[in-house]
Amino acid sequence: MDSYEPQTIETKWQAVWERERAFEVSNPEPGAPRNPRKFYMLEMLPYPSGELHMGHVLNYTIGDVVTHFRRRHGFTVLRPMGFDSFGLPTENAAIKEGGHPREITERNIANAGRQMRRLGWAIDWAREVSAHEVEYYRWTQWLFLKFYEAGLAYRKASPVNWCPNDQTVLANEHVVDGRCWRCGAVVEARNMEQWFFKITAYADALLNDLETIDWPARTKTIQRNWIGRSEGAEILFRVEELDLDIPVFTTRADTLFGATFFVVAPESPLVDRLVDGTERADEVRSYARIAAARSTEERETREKTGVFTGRYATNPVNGEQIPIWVADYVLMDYGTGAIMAVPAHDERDYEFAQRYSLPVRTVVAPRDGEVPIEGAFSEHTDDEVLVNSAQFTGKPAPDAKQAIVEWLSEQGKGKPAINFRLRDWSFSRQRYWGCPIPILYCDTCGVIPVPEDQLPVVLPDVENFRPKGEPPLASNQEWLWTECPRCGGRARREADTMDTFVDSSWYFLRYTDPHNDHAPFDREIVDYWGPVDQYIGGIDHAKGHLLYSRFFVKVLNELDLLGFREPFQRLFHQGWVKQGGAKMSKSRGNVTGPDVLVEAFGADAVRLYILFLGPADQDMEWNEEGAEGMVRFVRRLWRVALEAAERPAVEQVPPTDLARKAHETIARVTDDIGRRFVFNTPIAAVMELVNELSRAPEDPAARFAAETAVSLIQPYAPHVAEELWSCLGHGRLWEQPWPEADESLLQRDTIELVLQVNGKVRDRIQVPAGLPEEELIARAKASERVQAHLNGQEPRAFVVPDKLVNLVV
RNA sequence: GCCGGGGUGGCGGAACUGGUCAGACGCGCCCGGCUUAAAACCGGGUGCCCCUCGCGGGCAUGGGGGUUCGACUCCCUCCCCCGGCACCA
Repeated sequence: MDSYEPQTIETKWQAVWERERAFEVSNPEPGAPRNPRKFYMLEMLPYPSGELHMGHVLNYTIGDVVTHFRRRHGFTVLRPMGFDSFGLPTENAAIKEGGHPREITERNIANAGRQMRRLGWAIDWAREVSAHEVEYYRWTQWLFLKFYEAGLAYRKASPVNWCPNDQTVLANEHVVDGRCWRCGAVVEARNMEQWFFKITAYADALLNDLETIDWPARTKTIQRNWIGRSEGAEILFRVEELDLDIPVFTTRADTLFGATFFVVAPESPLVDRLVDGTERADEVRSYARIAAARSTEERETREKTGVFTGRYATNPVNGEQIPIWVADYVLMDYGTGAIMAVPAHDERDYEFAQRYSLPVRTVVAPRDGEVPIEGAFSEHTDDEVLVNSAQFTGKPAPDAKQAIVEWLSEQGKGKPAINFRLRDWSFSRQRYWGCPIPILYCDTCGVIPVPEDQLPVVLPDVENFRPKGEPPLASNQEWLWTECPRCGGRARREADTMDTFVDSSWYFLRYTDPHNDHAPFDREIVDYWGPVDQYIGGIDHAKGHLLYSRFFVKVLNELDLLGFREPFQRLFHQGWVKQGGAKMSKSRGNVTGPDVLVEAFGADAVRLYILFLGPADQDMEWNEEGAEGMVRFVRRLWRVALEAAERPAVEQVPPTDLARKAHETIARVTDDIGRRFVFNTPIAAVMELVNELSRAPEDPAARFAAETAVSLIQPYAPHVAEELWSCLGHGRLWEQPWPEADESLLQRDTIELVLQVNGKVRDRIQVPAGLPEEELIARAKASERVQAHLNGQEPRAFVVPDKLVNLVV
């Protein structure tokens, strides 16, 4: 008997799969009917950072199990792979170590591909795409143009995080405690022209359509909170001297009579208008400038500050003149950038009023006449009524909310309104390694999109990737200046590149038709495969990638480029693989790569082990100790299967205990993977079967048990399973139908009945299955051990048929 | 502060809709076999406590309380750990 040599059989079968293109699927012929057995399996694409880590191994092994499981259930499974290959880390590596980002990227992709093949994942490699390839990003640019034409991509000045040392804009997540994550310089707030996608236009659709997709509740909650829809009203406050109506958004119109002052955000253009020409102008402007320049980080932590403008606004409900302040606790980018302040019923307004000695007036109080405590804020206004509120006094708060808005609405001073916290997506980056934005600036014609037939705008080479006050692309003068397609004059190219999240917002669509060179994808083909049936990836993308992709698909749907409205029908988040309590990542330097493990244990054992470590959706601590145990299991399977292969095959599998165990295992594994979507317990189930088989090698059902174990473990350990399957005299296990449990064998003739007295187990007896309750009770009472605890009393009985009888005295 | 996830043996974890003395499966550890020896492999044991050592009794799923014939599972309350969000009017 040959011993188990993982390297040999893994190389062997990987070569077979590659030669036979075992996991490639073809696209439908034009006009082909929809395939109800299609299954689009996708895991989030990796960033090619050099080496895969165990988090990747977990992610793609789960996907691989699902892929095999579905394939063997008769589904046509599309399971592609690609690389999110633009982005800052590679650019930084190029700056630090020299070399071109493209070279580094392609080297890393080659290495990741090698590692993926070595793990034996069932990937359709014919569809591989990478974001940095011209054939890919020309279509990213094409899609940008479609968004631009539809008015969904636009340019505007906006405050950004600016690192004065690195001379670049930083994303919020790269600002740590107000400093640049890379160089530690204090980040400044700057106002710069940026490109935005109008994702806010889809806020309602993004919110409502969450109902239509099968996603984890917590992910939906994150998106709901991020979109942040709130219903309220827009109310006009008039500044009589300036003939100016300032709108404010509020969710508490019921507290309008309690507004004692008014606040405008420091960045608001209103500041200038309010103080222009007044004696306070200098003071207010200088406060506003300093406050606006402070980072968000700083503004959140420091105490609220503000300054009085000298102006007053009229409260529309009572004509009262209330002072207008400029204060840093009001945000420009939420609502209208101005608020009515009701210190009695809003904690922030209260804090501010305390600090600047502004009046506090209670207008909502508990129904029972109890006096509200100043400075205590209750969200439960349902039982409260209005006080000090003219004709609305005495009205329940929720009714008053509506009544006041209606009343103001009649006078043209207010209306119901809905506000979102979601902001438009800023996607321009002042970096080199990204997709160029196909836009030109012409002195005479203005902003001109690059005509479709001039795509792609190829990413040019530059001398230095490090930004020097302007984006790196601007340093290549030859590239930068071109001809205006409209007037033929000189035009300057947009030198910013796109955020990599743009690339990853549509990659799953490109996979369906990856070699199309006249469109990003064919409508019929994308509709055949799409949407993704099962998506797997980290929850860290909940409000980034997972929201952006939904937005993209909705827009593309409305542009008639595809026929569905959601990209990912079902979503699963794998947990983090941690090391030393921290998430594995290259920047932390705590990465364990698969190479050494595959070398030591074989790909099959590594795949089994990462899934056996714990529930796939929970974080797990990486620990190499137990990996040896998986090798032990595979060796044991190897031994017992080869032993069973020596035994003659039988027509009819005899219904022995072992055969029954095999069928039970089929049922468990199928239910666990198919319905429960859990991946650790099926391995334990097959281990039990193998253990039982090794204890009964002479059992007439031994061969059947071995075949069952091999067949069930195939999605996890495809190489050894394939090898053993052929030793058992069969071929191509990866194409075999998934085994089915024989229901009749699952029924036991006799069952073990548990007998409890007062909820404590006192005996267990063998009884025929399917006995009526009275009979079970009678048998329970007949038990000597039970009688010993009954003390001759007549018990009440609770029966779980075929399982348990509980006698209570 | 708010929201979410979690707390089960020395360790990772099982127990799926409350129902077979909770602890499957694996790691580790202990004992034994094989061996000159070790590794590998094979067999057995392994929650805690008490004991008249019996296929005996009791206690155990972060703490406390409750519902139920019966609770790891449901409810209340408290403690701890891990994430995410955080002046959103």
